[in-house]
Amino acid sequence: MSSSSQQAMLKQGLFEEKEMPAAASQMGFFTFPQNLTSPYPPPFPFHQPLKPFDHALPDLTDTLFSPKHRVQDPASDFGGPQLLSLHRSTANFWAWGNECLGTKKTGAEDQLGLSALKMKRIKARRKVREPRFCFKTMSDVDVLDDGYKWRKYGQKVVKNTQHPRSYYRCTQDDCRVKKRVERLAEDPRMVITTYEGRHAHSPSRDLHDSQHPHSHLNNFF
DNA sequence: CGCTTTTGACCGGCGC
DNA sequence: GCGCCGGTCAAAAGCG
Repeated sequence: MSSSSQQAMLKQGLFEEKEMPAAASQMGFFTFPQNLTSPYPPPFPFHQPLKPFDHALPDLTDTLFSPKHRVQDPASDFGGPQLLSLHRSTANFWAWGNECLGTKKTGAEDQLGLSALKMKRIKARRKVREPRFCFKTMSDVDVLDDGYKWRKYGQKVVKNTQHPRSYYRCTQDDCRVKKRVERLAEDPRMVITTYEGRHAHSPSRDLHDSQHPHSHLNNFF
């Protein structure tokens, strides 16, 4: 990626983490550039006031644009109300490919107990990776109000960090969007939010009283 | 009572 | 092959 498109990406303030199984734990970062309550039209309908970030923060540009992170070129894929193009195609499967997604049936499966079969399905599910992207904000609250309802399903202390990482799932039936929330080790004032997948429904909370006229786009996440 | 959160256990991927 | 580590499960506890 050229440096000019990197600059454009920084201005845009968005990036998509494409399929990177090997680098899954090394997420890039996105930083809100302004002190705004609602810095962007949807898909960022946050309602908590966002403070300006400290410019003495560590430079994460290298993390974001390292060769490991194939960042989408904003010049070609951004713009207009679409904001970001996320593809839900076979490209979202991990390198194992479709054949590992449970289509193969063996005789051994019949010998497995019910719980074993359940686990098998769970494992098959784990092979699927939805599009992901993350960003960071300065916020007192960990979970930013994005209009959707989330249920916490796990919390983990990540190595070399003093703050735990929380795992959330969308409460909507048949919606498997997940998000992770953690605080930046270098600056606990910063909240890193990572979304995985896309909502196939509208936000559960009515956003009409907000200042966002593009609520029809809120189903981005 | 139903939904959410907590938390220890478990699993798979990955590096050595 | 083994151990570490991140992600998820699921039972129990909490809460309105």
